[in-house]
Amino acid sequence: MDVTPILDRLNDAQREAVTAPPEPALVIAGAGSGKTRVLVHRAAWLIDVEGVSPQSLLAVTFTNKAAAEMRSRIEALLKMPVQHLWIGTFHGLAHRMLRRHWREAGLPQNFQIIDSDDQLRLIKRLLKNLEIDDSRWVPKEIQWFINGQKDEGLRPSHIDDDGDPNRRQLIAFYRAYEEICQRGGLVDFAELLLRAHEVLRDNAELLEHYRGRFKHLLVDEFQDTNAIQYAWLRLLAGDKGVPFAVGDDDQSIYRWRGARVEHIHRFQKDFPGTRVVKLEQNYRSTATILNAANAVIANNQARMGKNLWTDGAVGELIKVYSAYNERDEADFIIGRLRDWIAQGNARADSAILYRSNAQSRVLEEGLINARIPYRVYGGLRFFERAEIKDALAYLRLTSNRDDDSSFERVVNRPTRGIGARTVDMMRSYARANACSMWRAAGAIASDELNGRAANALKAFMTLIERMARETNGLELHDKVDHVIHLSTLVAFFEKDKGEKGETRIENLAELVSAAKSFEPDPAEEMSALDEFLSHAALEAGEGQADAWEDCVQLMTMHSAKGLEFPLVFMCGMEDGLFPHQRSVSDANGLEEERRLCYVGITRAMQCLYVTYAEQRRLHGMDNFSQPSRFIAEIPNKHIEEIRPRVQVARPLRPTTPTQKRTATGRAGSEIGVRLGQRVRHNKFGEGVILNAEGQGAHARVEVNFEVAGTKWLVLSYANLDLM
DNA sequence: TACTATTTAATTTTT
DNA sequence: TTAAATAGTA
Repeated sequence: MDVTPILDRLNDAQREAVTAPPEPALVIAGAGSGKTRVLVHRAAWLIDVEGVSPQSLLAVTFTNKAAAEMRSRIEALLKMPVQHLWIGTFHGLAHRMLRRHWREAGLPQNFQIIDSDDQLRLIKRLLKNLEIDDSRWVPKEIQWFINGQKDEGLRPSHIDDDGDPNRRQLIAFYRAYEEICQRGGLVDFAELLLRAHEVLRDNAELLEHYRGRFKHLLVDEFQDTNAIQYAWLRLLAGDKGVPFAVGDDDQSIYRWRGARVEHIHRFQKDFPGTRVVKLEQNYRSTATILNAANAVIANNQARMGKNLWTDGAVGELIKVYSAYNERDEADFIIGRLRDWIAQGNARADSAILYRSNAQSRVLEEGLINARIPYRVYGGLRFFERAEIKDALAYLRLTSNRDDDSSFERVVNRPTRGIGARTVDMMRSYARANACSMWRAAGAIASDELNGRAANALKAFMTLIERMARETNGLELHDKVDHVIHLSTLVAFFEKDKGEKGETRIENLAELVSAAKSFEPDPAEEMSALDEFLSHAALEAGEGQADAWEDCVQLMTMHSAKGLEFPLVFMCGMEDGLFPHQRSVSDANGLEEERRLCYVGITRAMQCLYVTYAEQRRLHGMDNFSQPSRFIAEIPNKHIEEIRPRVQVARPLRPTTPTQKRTATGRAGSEIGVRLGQRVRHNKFGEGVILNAEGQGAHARVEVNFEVAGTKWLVLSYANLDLM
């Protein structure tokens, strides 16, 4: 067997991992060290060289994108499509199992998946229903609690209230929520994992079947697994399965949603004799960038320990810019982007990274002014749009009348005279009789309600029945089209003024074409419609349609994980913003922020800019802030301070460790005001800086105001806005 | 029921 | 500041 194509161009560590004997293995793969590569080559190695059947391989990722990439790369390597190879997200694979074993899982065959938005609505409704003082209970917190418990694998009966009435109430909410879901055949994201775990745990035959089938378990981003995902893996592996986990403890940034890096340590205990391979050679960044990243992450205590290196170039120094305020920061970044583009580089090769989404605003304004195309990551995705979810809710009702989540969503949308009163009556009937809203509606419409409301409700029910009847037997996309037509949603959105309504109608049309191009899996037992609906929930689709214009990429550091760009700006590098105020109080939180910083730095391939603002408007208030402590953790020798042409030391800065560095030539405390800089003053209006002098509290600038003429102002009192 | 005023809170996000 | 949720009004 010629193994050249599979082992070719792998370094020693990668090769060791790929060709490891069939025993548990843990690959600690640093940023840019070829993590996906190892995973893909391992799969190809097993299939092509070890003669393992693709059937007995299971590959798990966290995102659909990663799963799709892995499949296509494996197929490219093997030069053939791999059927019967299970590659998917934890949720996708769990869903697959539950569809196959819905009976054992205690679910109706046509169960539906609800997303977090549906889940939140359901909880809000539950609160209203239980007639509980909702000022004391924030739906989001209840959602957080429920998901947190599920992530840990806990059912209400497993949880102890510790004598805490608060907690007892939360558990009661959890229990009530579960009842509604069970009645409506609704499964939330965490429930997919939990049930998939339970169905294996409680069915010896099933477990045996899957253990027999999946010999090799390949796991991507292992540091991001939560308790239930890990438990599921362990269960599947048994003591004969061969888990092959790839991850990076230094890139664990999702603790707050249940991910536990500790699984990396646990893995070695649970699977004695685990082979640990570290991938430390980096193929992405310059030595300067790597050394900076290494130095920052070295400040964390809880680490496996690893040091990235490259045999590539040293590269440019990391540029640190201290901006006067957030607008100056944006201006600076835009200036650099202009240079970058002028040098013939692609805009898409540059990225601006920030800690929180709100920071994108100023940057976007600047980019719009400068006419530089950009794309902001995150935000609403296709299947999450309100109009799409409305249409899907109708479709879901045609499949399952008892889906309360969908029922409540569209019962009065478009408005059809079924108001809050009527809905309340249905709710209490449903609660009293432990039945779905649909059945409650039927019961109420025939006796309790007065004529008008009863008719409206009956009309709604007739509509749904009609949808189901008339679309029966139609092709999926015709079904979708017809249901949208009957729902009169289009007419409803036409009333929306402006472009909004138009976009919504376009999106509904887009939904029909999405259904047209959807290819149901013939192996699945469920109907094409149910499959389409599950797909919509599990893969929310792209955020922006025209993703492929060449544009500057704006995103949070979290969403940048896994990506790389030749030019990277990390902005808003201020204590309080990054590390975020809410994380600095405990060591765990701070370490996670530092890992996030590590992720940010290691996104950069050639050139990295780090910027911060001395003054930033947050929540409508001007705040002074210190440069992020993470900047101080980058050794000086890797940094080049970028200073404005004329410097004026700024007052109002308490002495801090950062400031001490100023004496040794490391700035951080000076702020720049350029001559010729346009500024705005509260009273005097707009003007241009002519002159500057003085240090510290005495720093003054001469400004020629358009209306008020030339004035000398003390910087610390004038509160000038740079423009 | 829809529109408008007022209050409130303000990381990070995939499935 | 601003966006979203709630309360109050036409």
